[in-house]
Amino acid sequence: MEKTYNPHAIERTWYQKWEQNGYFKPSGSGDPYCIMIPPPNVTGSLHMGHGFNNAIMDSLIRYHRMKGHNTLWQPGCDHAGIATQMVVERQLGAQGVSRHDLGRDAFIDKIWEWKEESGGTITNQIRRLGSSVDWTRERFTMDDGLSEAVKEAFVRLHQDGLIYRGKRLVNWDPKFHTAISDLEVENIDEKGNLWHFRYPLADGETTSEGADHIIVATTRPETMLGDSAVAVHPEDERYQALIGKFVTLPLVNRRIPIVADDYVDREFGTGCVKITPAHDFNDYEVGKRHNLPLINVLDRDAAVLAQAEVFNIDGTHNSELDGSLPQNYAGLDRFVARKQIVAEFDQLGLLEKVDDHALKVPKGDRSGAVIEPWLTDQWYVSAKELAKPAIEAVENGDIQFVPKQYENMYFAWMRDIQDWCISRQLWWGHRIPAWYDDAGNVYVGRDEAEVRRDNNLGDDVALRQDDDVLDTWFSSALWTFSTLGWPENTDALKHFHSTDVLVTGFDIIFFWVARMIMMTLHFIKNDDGTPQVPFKYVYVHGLVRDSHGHKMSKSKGNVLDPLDLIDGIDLESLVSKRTANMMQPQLAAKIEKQTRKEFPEGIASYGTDALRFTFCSLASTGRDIKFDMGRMEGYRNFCNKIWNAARYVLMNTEQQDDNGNAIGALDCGQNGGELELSLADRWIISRLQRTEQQVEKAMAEFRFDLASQAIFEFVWNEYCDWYLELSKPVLWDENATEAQLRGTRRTLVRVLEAALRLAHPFMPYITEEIWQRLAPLAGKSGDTIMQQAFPLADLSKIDEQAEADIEWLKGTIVGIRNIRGEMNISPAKHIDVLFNGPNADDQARLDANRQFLTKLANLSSAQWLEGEAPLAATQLVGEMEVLVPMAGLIDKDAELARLQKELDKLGKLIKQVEGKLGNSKFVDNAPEAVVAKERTKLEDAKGASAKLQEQYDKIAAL
RNA sequence: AGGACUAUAGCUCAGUUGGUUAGAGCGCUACCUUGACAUGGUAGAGGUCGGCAGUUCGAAUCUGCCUAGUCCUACCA
Repeated sequence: MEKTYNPHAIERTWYQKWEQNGYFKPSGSGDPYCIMIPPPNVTGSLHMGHGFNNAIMDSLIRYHRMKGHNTLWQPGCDHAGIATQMVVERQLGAQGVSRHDLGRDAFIDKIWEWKEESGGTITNQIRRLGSSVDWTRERFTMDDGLSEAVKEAFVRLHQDGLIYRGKRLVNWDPKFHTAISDLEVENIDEKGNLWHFRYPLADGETTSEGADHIIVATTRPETMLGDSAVAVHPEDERYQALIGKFVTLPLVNRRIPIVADDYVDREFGTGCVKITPAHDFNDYEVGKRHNLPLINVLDRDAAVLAQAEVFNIDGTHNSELDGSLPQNYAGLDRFVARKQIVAEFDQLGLLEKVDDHALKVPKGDRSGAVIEPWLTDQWYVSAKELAKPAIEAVENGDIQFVPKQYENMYFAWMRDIQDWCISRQLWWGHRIPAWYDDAGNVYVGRDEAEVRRDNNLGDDVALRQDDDVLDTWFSSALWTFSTLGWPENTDALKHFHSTDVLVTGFDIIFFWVARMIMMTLHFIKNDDGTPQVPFKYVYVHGLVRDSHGHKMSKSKGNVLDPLDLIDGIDLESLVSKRTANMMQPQLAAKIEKQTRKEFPEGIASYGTDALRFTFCSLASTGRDIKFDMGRMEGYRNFCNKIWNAARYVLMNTEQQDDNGNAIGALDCGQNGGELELSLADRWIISRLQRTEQQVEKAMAEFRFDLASQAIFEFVWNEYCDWYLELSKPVLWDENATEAQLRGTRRTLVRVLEAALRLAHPFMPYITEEIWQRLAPLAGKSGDTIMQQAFPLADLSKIDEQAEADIEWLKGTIVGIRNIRGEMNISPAKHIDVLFNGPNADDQARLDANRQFLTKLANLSSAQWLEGEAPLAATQLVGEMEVLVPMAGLIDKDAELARLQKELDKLGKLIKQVEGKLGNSKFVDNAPEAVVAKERTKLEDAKGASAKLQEQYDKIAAL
């Protein structure tokens, strides 16, 4: 083995071997365990969120695979409607071509081309992470099977009355010319104005104060063209007399009523609100209550129409009301029209005042365009009914969120769920399976032939398919079962559904998780007809942020690419990567400076295992993770530690030629033979069992941080720091018996082999690499560590006595090292140490462990004190004194200072415990065991203090 | 406006049902190339657990209020 761990050298080949040998496929035996990958955008590329997400899922999958489950990790990609269409449109745009130039079919062909070209990027990147997904089952939300599932789901929901079409207000994106759902709208804080307009009262009415007008306030002046009423609060005394009267809408000269509605806040503004049902969601609701007409004044680009479209509140055309609009606004963009309208009000003396006003502006999460509430025909899923069982499934624990607090978020949203607008005016996506005839009738079916058959439509009837496509999330909502072959009742569906756990970020709980739950409960039933949940657990992880806690974003220039952390990247490449293709090129200089400061040497190559282990160690529940390069460096070092521990073990258990190549195994007890286990052997075996217990518990609780920490501590602090050192006195003892050597070699090999299996789900590559060499020595056979059994704690191997003995030994050695360190005695110097104490156990332990002690504390002798104690530096281990004679070694003042430090510490402790025990309330109320513990603590501390004081006095008297 | 979460060593984080002398890694100090490892070893320094009250014999841990930060939902035209 190389002297230093080099992730590149070992990570290169394993993945390919694993994949080619089919190790990622379900084994076909054992209980099913299934995870569906959250499908990344097909044209996307890997980011830290994927890295984190995959580290967790692969840990779970590998863990369960090793535990003998029939594991399926289902991969696939999402077609990501808007996002993908945008990318391709932008590419075409660069060549001066629009999608309309190409036409629908040609444009879709272009997208497929782009998908073929770039679709492999993300999947290959996922391979680099070591994710053991079953690529033979890879699916795409637009492939034939999933498209069938989408059609089937749509048709059935329509049959069940849960999908309907209607003319309603939707969130309209005037840039992309499509409707989007509520969830795709982001409300951004902005500074705006509140314009106060005078609306003249009609019919010579006056207010109670004698004014001939009332004042309305608005943030959106341009919509006044579509006002169909003014509302006041029903109990507002100021306007009682005016309710039912009319105002004349300026500019338009439309006569509109004053209505009373308790939506109005009397305290805000003047207490009068203009009502524009066709351009505001709240006004739309008011309109419904008062049967107001909907007056649409904007076109699809959000420019003003020449003539308003007037509808009744039920969406039918209203031919009574005159939709004439002032012609000087026709064709003006909404924001241009706004300025002009304000100016015209001002000219007419109708602008009361303009206030500054903070408001939330709705913007499309993809386009960034200001969203316009707009009246269109769209398809909806009625969500209320679907939500009911989805709420119950979480309430009754069929689905559990980890951490649990996300259930509240889920409930809050589900209990107030709005119908889901699923139609999109895009080209890339699943086309809505609905057809129209010339008379405007709508037919829903799986295809045109079915529609004709079911509705007795002859060939003479022209049918036209709906141009719209479905929201991407509609197909994602079917992901857990469509990927398993639904609507066919496949074996895979029967076996792997419900899946076990969904691993995802909180940001898509509503977009995806909630909708999956609703759809799955509706469509997938057990044999007895009861609904199946899509997954039993939802593990919700936090966002990966930069080391300062900031969200990673291109515009901030703080994005880390997981592959750069794995492979490393030089500074210049990193800088150019971070400043390339910027939306705001003016930020480039700042980003460059910041990058050069943070990574003056670029980024070193840390390897996949270190990256994954870092993610796991940071994955405590319920918080975002700040990605800390320091932690990752520490875990890269941990890999190196494992690497070198393995080198040591192999060196001592293999016969090697001069180049360090194995030429045969030493006797590690794999073929039987007499064995003698040392204290250290029994101890490390015992500690291994406890570590296995900890990992088991942590995995059951999704505590990847605790699992990885337990492994880290065992391997580094126990196996490497102590056990390997304790093995040396045995292995290098010329008098050691074959049985002793065999026992220690066997323990070295077997404990490490088990630790590798324990760590494999978290660091797959290095564990496989080492395991291949170690396994034969440990008496294990098999092609890959992936398919070995996960280590299970054997409680009979827990050895309390050995643990206590080693604690004593460690305490003694640390005590001597402490004296060395504080007294500046060279570590190279062999010293004589004496032991003294009343306890026969101590003496027995000394005799039994003299060999260990001498080696690890670098002693020339270790003797039990006989006769008078010489002047010595002293450490206490329990009741035993460890004496390092001072002659020629110890500085008097230094030793006094050292003792004083100890005495101070003990004094503080004694005072504290005495206080406790002096409090009768404590003694009377606390459990007996707690009191007894305190008493022992006090006695021990007092005893120790007295001994040290005695020692202090003795030295001070010199 | 409602709700959630977070606040522990200079930094990144653990701390299980209240009872520890409050821990780890990085960083820092001193010493050390001893036959796995300087991506290392040994020994240290460093915290009144955001603040204030309360419950309790006992609070980092439970309750309330406050402060700071992050986020979600809904929004007043």
